[in-house]
Order: sequence, then C-alpha cells, then structure tokens
Amino acid sequence: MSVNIHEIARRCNVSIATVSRVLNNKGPVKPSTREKVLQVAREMNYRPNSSARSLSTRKTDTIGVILPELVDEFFMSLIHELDEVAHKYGKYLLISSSHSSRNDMETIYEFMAGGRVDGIIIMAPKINKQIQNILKNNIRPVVLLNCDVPHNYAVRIKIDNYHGARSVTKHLIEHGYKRIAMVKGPSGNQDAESRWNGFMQEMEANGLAVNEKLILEGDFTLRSGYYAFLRLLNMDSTEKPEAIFFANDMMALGAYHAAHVLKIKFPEDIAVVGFDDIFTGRIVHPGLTTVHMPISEMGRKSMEYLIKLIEGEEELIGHEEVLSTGLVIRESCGCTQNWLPGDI
Amino acid sequence: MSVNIHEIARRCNVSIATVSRVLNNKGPVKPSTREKVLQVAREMNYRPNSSARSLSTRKTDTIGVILPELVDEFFMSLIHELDEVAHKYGKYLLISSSHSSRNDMETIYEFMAGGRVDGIIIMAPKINKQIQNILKNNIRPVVLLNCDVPHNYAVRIKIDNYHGARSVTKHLIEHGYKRIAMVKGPSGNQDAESRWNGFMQEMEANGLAVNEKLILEGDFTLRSGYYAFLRLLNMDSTEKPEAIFFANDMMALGAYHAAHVLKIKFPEDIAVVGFDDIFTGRIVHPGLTTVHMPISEMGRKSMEYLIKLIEGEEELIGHEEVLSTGLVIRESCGCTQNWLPGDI
DNA sequence: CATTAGAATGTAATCGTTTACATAGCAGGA
DNA sequence: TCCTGCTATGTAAACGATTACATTCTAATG
Repeated sequence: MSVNIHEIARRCNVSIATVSRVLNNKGPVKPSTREKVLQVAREMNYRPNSSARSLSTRKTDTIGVILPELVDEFFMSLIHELDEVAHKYGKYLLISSSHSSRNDMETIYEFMAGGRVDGIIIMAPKINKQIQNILKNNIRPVVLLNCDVPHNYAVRIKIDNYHGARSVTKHLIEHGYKRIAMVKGPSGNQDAESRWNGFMQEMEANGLAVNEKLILEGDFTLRSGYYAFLRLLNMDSTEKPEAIFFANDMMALGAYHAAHVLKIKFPEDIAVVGFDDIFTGRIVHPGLTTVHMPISEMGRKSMEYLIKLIEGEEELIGHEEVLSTGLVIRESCGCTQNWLPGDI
Repeated sequence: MSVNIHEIARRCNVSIATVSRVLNNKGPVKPSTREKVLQVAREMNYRPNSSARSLSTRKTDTIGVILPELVDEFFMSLIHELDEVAHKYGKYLLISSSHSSRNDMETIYEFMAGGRVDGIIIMAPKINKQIQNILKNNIRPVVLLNCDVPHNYAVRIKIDNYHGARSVTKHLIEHGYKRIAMVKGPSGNQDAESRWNGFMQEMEANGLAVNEKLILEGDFTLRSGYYAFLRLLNMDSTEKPEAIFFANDMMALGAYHAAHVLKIKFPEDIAVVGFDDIFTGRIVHPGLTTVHMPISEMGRKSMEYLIKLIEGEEELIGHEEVLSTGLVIRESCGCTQNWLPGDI
C-alpha cells in the first residue's frame, strides 16, 4: 500500500536503521547519506506509519479529551483552545463526549489501556469511584477539569464558581435589593452546587434572609429558566423578588424571553443576573450582567500541564489550580453602562 | 507496562493465537477454553493495544475530522453529530482545525499517509489543487463538506446556499420591498458566493434592479455587520434600503446592536434577514428571519457515508448530495408571528 | 480397529518502526 | 605497519497484535 522505510532504504542502498536515524535525527550519519535519504523520502512522499512508531516507542502524540457533552459555546471554546495548544506542541486531539456514564469508563479505558493516547483531559461533572480507581493505577497522566473529588494522581483545574457567585450576589445586594431569588442548577451538578453555596454565603454575610420560596431549581436550560421566571413573577407582591440570580446565562435568557412576552422590563421591573458570560448575553438588551468563566485559560493550562506530565514532570502530579472568575457588569442588574461593539 | 496477549495466553496455558481468536470471535474455540480466556482477560483488565492491532489489521477505528475553525455554533453542532454517529459505530474522532492552509495539508497527510485514521471528513472552504492531488492518490476514503470543487474521488455533501438565499430574498420581495440591500460575505468564500448568486438571481427573476451602492461586503463578523448597517443608514432617503439581507446571522446581529443604539426599529423602520439560523437569532427581538442550515443532517450523513466508504462500498465514490435549506420566518422581515419557547 | 473429517490449537510470519549491539571503515599516533 | 578510537552503518530483536498454515485431538464411520 503505502511506501515504508524498507523501500526508502532499498532505494538508497542503506539499511533501515540508517533511514530511521536520518528521519529522527538520532545518531551519527554521514551528511551525503543523510541528504540522499531525505531526498528520496521527499520524492516518495514517505511518512512513517504512526501505529508502528507508537508500537515501538509507546508514544502516540495524541491527547484524549473527554467532555460531558458537545453542545454549547463553553465546550467549543474549550476545544478550540485545546486544539491551539495541542497543535503548537505537535499533538493531535482524540475527542469523545459522554454518551453515558458507563460509556465514559469504557472510553477512558480504551484511551488509556488501549494505548490510544499519551494522556487525557477529562471533564466529568459527576466523576465516580470507578474513574478514581482507573486513575489510581494511572497508566497515563490525567488532567481533571472542574472535578471536586480530590485526587492525588491527577492535576486538577477548577473554575472558581463559588467566588463568582458571591461577587455577583454581592453586586445585587449593593444595588439595594433585599428580596433576591435564585434559580439553581440541577442538583448533583458540581458547578451548580458551588454557585448555590456562594449565593447563600454572600446573602448570609450580609445578614439577608433567604426566603425558601425564592429558591427554585432549574436544569440549566432556557426553558427551565423561562418557567422559573414565570413562577417567581406569580408571587405575592410582598414576597416577589426584586432581583433574580440565575445559575447560568441560558436560564436567564429564558427569563428574557418571558419578560418580552409579558412586557416586563429589566432592570426597572426586576433585576436579573446570570453566570457563564455566553455570547448571547452580550447581544440581548439590556446586556446581561453575569460572571465570566476563563475558559480559554482553562483549556490552555490543562493542555500545557498535561504535556508537561507526559514529558515526565512528575512533581506536578497532584497539583490543583483554581481559576478566578470575573464579574461582568452590563445593564440587567440595574447599572447603566454604555458598551460599544468594540467590547464584544 | 500494561498486560498483553502473551500474559493472558501464559496464564491460560494456551497460545496467543487462541487468545486472539477468542477475543475476536474468529475461528473455532472450545467453549471451556473460551470461558477461561475471557475470564482471565477480564480479571487482568486486559485491553488489546490499539497500535499493534492497527499495525496488523490496517484499521484504526478512527475518523479524522478537519474543519476550517473551531469557533462557533455551527462547528459545535457538526462535531456533536459526528461524535454521535461515530460513537454508534464504535469509531473515535481525531479532530484538527485549520491553523493555516499549509498546515491543513500537513494534517491531512499525517492522518492519511501516517495511518492515523481510516478516513477523513474535510471542510475546507478554499480547497486547493494540493488537496486534490492528495485525494487523487486516495489512500483513504474522504468526505468533502461544502466544497465546490468537483472531485471524483470523494463523496461530497453540500448545503444549498443558493436556494436558501433565493427563498429569503423572495420572501423580502413578497413583503413588497423594492430597495433591497445585501451585505455579502468575504469574497473567495464559497458559501458567501452562493448566497450572493442566489440573491442576485432572485432579484433579477423579479425584475428588481440592484443598486450597486446597496451591495456591501462584510466578513461574516458581528462588527462588519454593524458598520455595514451604519453605512446603509447613511444613504440618501431615496436610495436607502427598505430591507437588508445579511449573508449570515452574525452580521445581522451587528445591525441589531446598531439599531438598538440608534433607536431604530426592526422591521418597522427597516427589515432585516440573515442566514444560518444561529441560536442568538431566536432570542433577540424581533426574532431574526433567516435560513436554516441542516447541520446535524450534514454531520450525520457525512459520517455515515464515510463509514460506508471505509467498509468498502466503492460505488459511493464520487457521489454528491446537496442538502436543502429552509426559510425560518420570524419577525425581523415584517411578518408577525407568535413563537413560544417551545419553538426554541 | 483403522480411517478420516472436522474441530481445536499451536507455530511462526507479518505489519513498520525504533534501537541496542555488532561490525566495518578510516584517520591519526606510536 | 599496527593499534586505537572514532564515525558510519548494518543486523536483528523488540513492540503487541492478527492470521495463514501446520499440527494435534476427537469422534464418527466403515
């Protein structure tokens, strides 16, 4: 089928060892031989077979990436950044999303034990003991994204959901709102939990009571935000919230939609904030005040750490890093700010 | 390092051939032997080394995906669908984006000649002769997405930009607009060209003159749409367009932004339509009338075709398929339609 | 009981590299 | 001239699977 090292060797009247040495710049080779080999290889469009090479060297130059889903902006940005860095280091990306928890295990296992990758970046919101066990016999280096389970065998990178939630809650409080509602994310979700904690603690720190009726649970979808918003609006006027913190932007956008239908104005009638800083939140009016997640940084760092681990920097194992989040103030919270297209 | 087939064979007191036969369900094996091997393999968490297997079978169970960029919704949806189908067939996805044209070649070549994948799905807006040459010596099957270059060695799947553009233009004309502007995409871009052609032909078919001043060129970014919109607004009132067709939604959103600042109302003051049907276009008010691209279908079909090609269905080679686009009517064109969150 | 077909298993080559080790070639010093 | 110690090259053994072919076992048949 394809031309191989033997063919190159034959045409150059040298042995395959010499060809290999030339191609890998290893060991001494006479300049003239070197030239000849290089030239023939170029002429024949020779490219070493990666399977054979991997089999021999136990390196694949491939990084496995396992994500919970392949759906929104967040993951696209992440993949984009991973690709950039990987490319810079000459690595390829083997990507898989969770089709089910059972399947994640299968994939991780195939990637690791099957020798398909040199290392893995995993983002699994509900990482379980199974995964932990696999990692314990860590065949290959692993970087864990936003996983709260402590794990001494992997590098862990997290986004600071907790402080993000606190800061945006604090911002609402500073606006003078007292009755602040929160639409939580799905229970069991790590990000959702942290944001919820941040909200509660900030409220508490400011001596504000949290009316249980003002705490609703959504599932991060636009639709669930839409309905949660309608429910909150239906409350008695003495209890009705002055502001709502949606655990993510998508749910807040559901509220925007309902508000438009009901002719309710943000922030005059009610203030609204989100979390994530997705693109649409910059386009809608009023601009959605939210918390920015440093996704690119997360992508870049995780890939760089993984590559270092692969290259043998053992001292990194167990390292944990928390990336800070930033408050993005637009208008939905009650602030007036003129932002130009240059900002977006 | 990891347990291999020899170890399994040793523990079972059989030869590696027998183990291989059991694991691949090939050839006759005594049930008792079979059980034993399976059990030991399970106990030892044995997983065949994929490099060795690939080297021997010349199959990688990996599909290469090369995209122009890894940035927006479009590509995320595409990847999502590719992943779904690939997973269904037990294939893995090796993904790379264009870092440069030169690099694309390198990647395609490494994927193909390097034996990293069994086939490739390529989306390269400006596919060049180089790529064509590589494909001509087609080492592995290829599916080309939205590439206009005829190519007898690959399956090609396109999206019908032309008719999409015609239908949305027609819709504007039916609204009674006569002075219709178009903000084109970047020249050289295949999609942009087709949309432009569709627009022109539909205008012509309806006997409408196209004022050259009303034709602007953007680059598909929000910012370029913003400025194009401002320029169109600055025209003499006898020339100023009654409606604008933006070659993609992102540019139309730039117009939304400008309109908000300038207190211009869609569609009362001017009608606006886009192309792509991105998520944000459903959220803004008024909802953006646009053309829907069947991205999922494109992803699904391309992967299914590729897998068939890989499995040897040679008669598919050269097959071309054009996927139709659909007019999505919301309110920015002048229609009044109530859409519920259930629609989104 | 001998014969034989078919099932069960084993042997060894193969896939295309890398690389440890062996060997050949060659220049310079004694 | 003969060593010595380089540099340059070759040989062959991995790497871990698959698989064609050879061999042995089993059981049924005449």
